[in-house]
Order: sequence, then structure tokens, then C-alpha cells
Amino acid sequence: MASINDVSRLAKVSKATVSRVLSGSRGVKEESRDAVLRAVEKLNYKPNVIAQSLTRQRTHCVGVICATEHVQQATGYLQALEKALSQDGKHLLLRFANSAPAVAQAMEELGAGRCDAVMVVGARFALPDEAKQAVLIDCLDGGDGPQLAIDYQFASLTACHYLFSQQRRKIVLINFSRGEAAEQVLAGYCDALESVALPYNRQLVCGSEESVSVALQTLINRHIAFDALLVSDYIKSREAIALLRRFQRQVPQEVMVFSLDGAVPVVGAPEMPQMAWPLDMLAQRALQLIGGENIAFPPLRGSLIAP
Amino acid sequence: MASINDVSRLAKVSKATVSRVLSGSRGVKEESRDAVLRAVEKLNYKPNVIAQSLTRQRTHCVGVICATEHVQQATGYLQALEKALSQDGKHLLLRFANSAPAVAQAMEELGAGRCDAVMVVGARFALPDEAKQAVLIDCLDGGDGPQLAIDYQFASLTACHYLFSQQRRKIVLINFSRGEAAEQVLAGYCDALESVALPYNRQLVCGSEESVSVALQTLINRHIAFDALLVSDYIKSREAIALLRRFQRQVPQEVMVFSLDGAVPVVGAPEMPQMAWPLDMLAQRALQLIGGENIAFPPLRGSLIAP
DNA sequence: CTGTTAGCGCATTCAT
DNA sequence: ATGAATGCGCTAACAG
Repeated sequence: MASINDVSRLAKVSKATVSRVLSGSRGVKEESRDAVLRAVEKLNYKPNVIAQSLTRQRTHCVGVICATEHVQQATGYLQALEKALSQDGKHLLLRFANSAPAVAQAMEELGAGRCDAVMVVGARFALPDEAKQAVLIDCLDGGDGPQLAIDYQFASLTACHYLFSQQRRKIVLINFSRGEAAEQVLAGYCDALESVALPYNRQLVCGSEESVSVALQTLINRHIAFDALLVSDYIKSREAIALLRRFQRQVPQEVMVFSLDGAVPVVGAPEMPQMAWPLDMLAQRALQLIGGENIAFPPLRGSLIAP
Repeated sequence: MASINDVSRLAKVSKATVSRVLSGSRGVKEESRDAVLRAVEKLNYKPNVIAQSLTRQRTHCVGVICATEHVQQATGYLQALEKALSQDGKHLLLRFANSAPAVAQAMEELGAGRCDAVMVVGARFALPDEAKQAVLIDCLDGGDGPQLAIDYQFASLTACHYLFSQQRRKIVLINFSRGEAAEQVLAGYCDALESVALPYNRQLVCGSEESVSVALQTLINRHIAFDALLVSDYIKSREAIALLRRFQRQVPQEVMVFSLDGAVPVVGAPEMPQMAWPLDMLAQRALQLIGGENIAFPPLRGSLIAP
């Protein structure tokens, strides 16, 4: 691999001039400029980005820690982030981590100068202290640092109203296990019920600790009627649908399932009604945040899509 | 951020000694060794990986270009690769690119010393020349360099036999648009038909040029009977299912859809019968290939999963 | 306008 | 066993 020395030698100018031509490029005589460009061409020279990183103290790399429980949830985010980053001349260093210690370790390894910034995406668990230095995106319990939140209350409200419009009245809520988002979802659910003067039935709200299957089995065992499920994320929705089918409950005829998590990009018609988030906008904002701008964005609102 | 100079000063030894303690770590007096470690601890010193990369001429980064048309197809690969890489102390530089020029540009930007190696994953189109230097994983037309192929003929054969076992005889094949994999799939399909003495019906094999919807509409318009679809990938399967439902064809009762591409990790019960690939093994082999080992692996075989 | 010099942070000879 | 010196490839400050 040719280095800047080779170029400067071939072009009969100093390294500094070569550097000037390739970077700032102003204040260089036409003549030596051409000589440099010719040499660059001939040697197929590309500046070594590692050396550049060392002097400039910037790597143009951004660490992205996908803290999602299931990969599917990460894909939409990843695609949007990669697009925004590469348009900005930055690179995406990917890492998966679905527990607090794993996130901590990832932060550790992405530090030490390898990245200019780190973001944590989609965590559904309490983050370790190390993550306080990162930009948090759709993480359940946002810290005090820069972050991007999702408006789950709005989503929940929308979902309920959609289900009402589909003549569903007995909506089971299968919520996030905990965190602020869970509270928001519950609040939206309650708001919706109230707005149509439906009573709040505690039995229809599934607690955090149990699995989706267990929750549904409990309802079925107790002969509690329901005609819709409002589920926090896509994966749980799939679990729920699988279980309902085993009990011969037609989906969506008998039980309609709504997924709040639309982070999975939809191709063709969506499988089920769900929220779709404006991921490109999310990515843009994320870039602004890692750019150091200290903006507080309002929670992002998604839009309804349905089969 | 503390540098090696700070440590050497605090420990009252030279930079070389510090370096020795942290790297090779042998041939150092116990005394100065402790002093260094103490200083490191106190300053919370972490060697700057960029500087290390510069001297060692190794970045421990691997570029991964996801050349898949749809993100979903990439997720399984990504997760498996990231796991294998991070276990090996390497980092994954992610890039999406779904056209030859995009791949070329990605190769360009990932070169220039940023990565030790690059791999291209899941390309369903002809790769540019630049990609010849990369390790090719599940790319339709493999080049002459190191690569990892998938045994699509085996998959196709398995799929057909599964469909036969489900009392399906009129199987529509919706193949890849072109490339070696398409030929393999067709070969497996033909083998299967032959093995149960079914005639090959040209009308049931859908050509490359048309979209899934058009292909199916054509069949329906011509009143050609079919009771199963063998589809090359998950996305097309979803498209097909959506269209079938619009024509009131019950899936899977009337028409069973089989997806050859199992790169989408399944959670819970699979949506439809499909092939699942041993992605961790794939990732292991990919690592061996970028490690420079010049091994030729046999095409990878997947296993059937069904609802 | 351009060359020289001095780092960036570290690893690695080569002496001692 | 350890320190001084050199270089990785490049940028930037400072003179000319």
C-alpha cells in the first residue's frame, strides 16, 4: 500500500503539500497540485484512515449497541441508522448485547478510542452505569443523558381506538415488563377505555412477571372473554398468535392482535395491525445527538398500519 | 484520556516497560511490573487502540457488507457473525448495500486500512470487481475467491419431499431470479419430481423476470391448479401469502407455502415450513476464511422446520 | 506558496 | 531487565 511518502517522492514535493492537496486543498500552486494528483492516480494512493484518526483524534466510527432481546427488533433501527451514518461519512460499529453486563462490556470495548460516540438501542432492561455516556435510543428507562424516546402512550391510545373501530371491546393488554414505557402504555390504555366509557378490568391487564403464554392460558382457564390483544412488541405478538391458534381461536376474526412495536420493517401487507415508527427521522435525530448538540427531542410518534 | 506517557511517568519506568507489561508481559521485574499495574489502575489507563492499529497494522475490524435486498434476511447472519467476531476479539463494521455500485462504494470506504478484511453477505445480484477481494457468504454467483455457499439443491429437494408428505402434488416453484443458486433450486425441484414419478410441468415454474404477484396472477388467470408454493426467500413468501389471501385461497389449507430462505431467525413456532441454516457454523467458517486460511468448505446444508 | 519540524500513542529494535 | 531511539502514516504549526 502506497503511503504519503511515496506520493511526495514521486511528485517531488513535501508530504505537507500532498496533505494540503488532498485535504484543505487551498493555497497550492496549480503545478505541484497536478503533480500530486498525478502521483496519487499512478500509485492508487488512499490516505490511511487509521493514521488520520490518530492525528485528528476522530475515528468517524459510531458504536451501536443493539440491546434488543430479539434481533428482529433491531433490524429497522440498524438499517435506518446505517443509512444516516454513511450519508454523514461515518461508520457503524455493531454490537449486540441483551443484558446489563453485556452492554457494559460492549461499552468498554468500543471505548478506548475506537469510536467517536456510542449509542444503545432498544434496551428493555436496566442499563449499567457505563451506558450513561451513550446516546440512548428507545430504551425503557431513559437516563439523564441525551436520549430519544418513543411515545408509547400515544401509540397505546391509537391502538385502542383502532381496536374499538374494529368492534373490539374486551382488549387484553400484554405490556412491557417494566420501566417508564410500560407505564405509558398502561396510561394510554386507560385513557382510551375512559374516553369510550368502558370500565377498567384488572384481569385483562397482564402483569410483567409471567410469559405471554402463561398470561393467555390463565385468561382462557378462567373463561375470561376477550376479543383483542394489545401487545407491547412483535415477538410477543407472534407468541400470542401461536398460542391462540393452538386453542382454535381464529386470528383476527375472534381475537385481533395489535403490536405496538413496529420496529420490524414491514414488507408487503403487515401481518397484523401495528405501529410504524418514522425510523429515518429517528436516525437523523440520533445523529444530531451524537454530534454533540444538546437538544431535547419530544417522544417520537408512530403511525398506524394495518392489513 | 491518560496515555502511556502518563503511566510511565507515574510508575517511574519507561514507555517500553509499560508496553511490555501490558502486552508480552514477560521479562519484567516484579517490582516495576507492580508499579506499572498500579499506575494503570490509578489513571484508569486503556491503551489507545487506534495507535495500536497504526503500529501493528491491524485494526481487528471486519467489514460486513449486507447485500441483501431486505433487511430481514440480514438479521440472522448479522447476529451470528457479530457473536463469532466479538468472541474472537474482532469488531463488526456494518454496511448495507443492495446494488453492485453500492457494494463497490462500500468496499472502497471500508478499505484504506479501516478493516483487516471484508465480507459480503447475501448478495442476490452480480457483484462488482471490487468485491473479489472479499469473502463471499451466501452470494448467488460466487467468484473464485474464498466463499461460503449454501446448498440450495439439497434445500429444494427437502422442501419438495416435505410438501409431498403433506399430500401436495402440484408445487409451484418461485425461484431466485438468476445465478447458480437458481439453477440448484431448479435441479432439486426436478430431482424431487422425478423421484416420485411426477411429470415436470413448465407452467408451474415461475421465471425470473416477473414479480411474485404477477406470476401468481398469471397462474390464477389461466386456471392452473396448484396446492403448494416453493418460494426462494422469506420476503417473496410473504408477498405470495398476501396475494393468495386476497384471492381467498386458504394458507396453508389450500395452498401451502414453503420458504427456502431461513436466514430470518425464528422465534416461537415458524410462520410456515422453511429451511433453517446453522448460522453459528456459518459464522465460524467465515472467521476461518477471513483468518486467511484457504479452505474450501462444502455448501452448507440447512434443516427443515415447520409449524 | 511550500518545506521543515513536531507530534498523535504505541510497539519494537538496539543498546546497555 | 530496561531505557532511548525509531517509525507507523498523517496533520498542523511555524518558518521561510
